[in-house]
Amino acid sequence: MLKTLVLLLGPTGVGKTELALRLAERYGCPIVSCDSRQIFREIPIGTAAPTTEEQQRVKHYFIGERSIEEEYNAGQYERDALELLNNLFAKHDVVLMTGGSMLYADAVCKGLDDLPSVSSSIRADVQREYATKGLSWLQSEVQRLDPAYWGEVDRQNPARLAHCVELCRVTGKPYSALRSHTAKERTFRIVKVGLDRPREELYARINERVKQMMAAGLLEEVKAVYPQRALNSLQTVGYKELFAYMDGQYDLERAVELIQQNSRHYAKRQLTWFRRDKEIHWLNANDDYEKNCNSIDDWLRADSVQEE
RNA sequence: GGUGCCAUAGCUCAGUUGGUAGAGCAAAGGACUGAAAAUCCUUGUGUCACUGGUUCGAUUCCCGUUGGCACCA
Repeated sequence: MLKTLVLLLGPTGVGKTELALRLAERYGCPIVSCDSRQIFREIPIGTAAPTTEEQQRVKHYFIGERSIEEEYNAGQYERDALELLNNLFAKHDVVLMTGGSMLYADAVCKGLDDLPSVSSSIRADVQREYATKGLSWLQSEVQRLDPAYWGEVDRQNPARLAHCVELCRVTGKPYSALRSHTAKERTFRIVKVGLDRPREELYARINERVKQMMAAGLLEEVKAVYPQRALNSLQTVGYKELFAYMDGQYDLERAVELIQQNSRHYAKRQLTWFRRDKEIHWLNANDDYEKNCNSIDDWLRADSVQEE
């Protein structure tokens, strides 16, 4: 039988965790997390990671498995997830994956191109030159090293330009030549399910959840990792704002407002990404559970007929 | 009760020496291949509180009404 990955996507705060638990229990399968921040064990509160109780209900993977000190990224996740899925499909016909990290989900579904890793010294060199010479330096470097990429890149975006320069330096080739723009084949089929709800409601839930995180001790969690604040894993909503509060940039009330706002912005970006993906079947979080289960069952059947 | 000030975008406000208006924030839309909870791009029509007057023309000046704030009783 063809193995199936059910991928439950949706913006932060929409209610993925609870629905995923019920679906996993229904299918008798574990949950594979697709979340670039819940994978770190030091920051469970601010990332709304599944609780110990929830993890006792259903076996979870990629929750709290890494330290914030470890380098982790979408390419590593693709390799880890494919290996795990290969093992899980030996025992399960259906496996549930859930999370909101768009690029991580795409890495699993379509694959990323095989790029070399960038050493921290090269990254630091590029950052230092950018810091002293500014955006125009990055722009002229990309023009010089990779004219093709210059023609398509977002030229105001230092992160993209810097990444291109890094890879050109590592490989000695234009970054764009390393990009294939073709999706990789997978040995399992993928049924994408998106969970959404009215915007106003989503934002109200996000705002409320931030308050709950504060009540649950988010500030203490942030204080504990303050010394490591420069790590990429801590460039995260909830942490960067409270670091700034600790530095005296604004008061606690303002920090909480900013966490709420940045979470809303994040949710909006997720929705923009998901909207473009026409493979996603959408569910309304307000519909009752039985109805949503029936919809998913229909999609599982329809997609399997299509495959044959 | 009296006097003064204020009423413009979801919010805070600017402005039009009378020719129907613009910033910041919020918000919305978009991009996205190893930092992705990251990093970027685009978007400002609103009975200028309401009624009447002056005027070719009023959001702008004047009368009144309503609401808010301050001071005096």
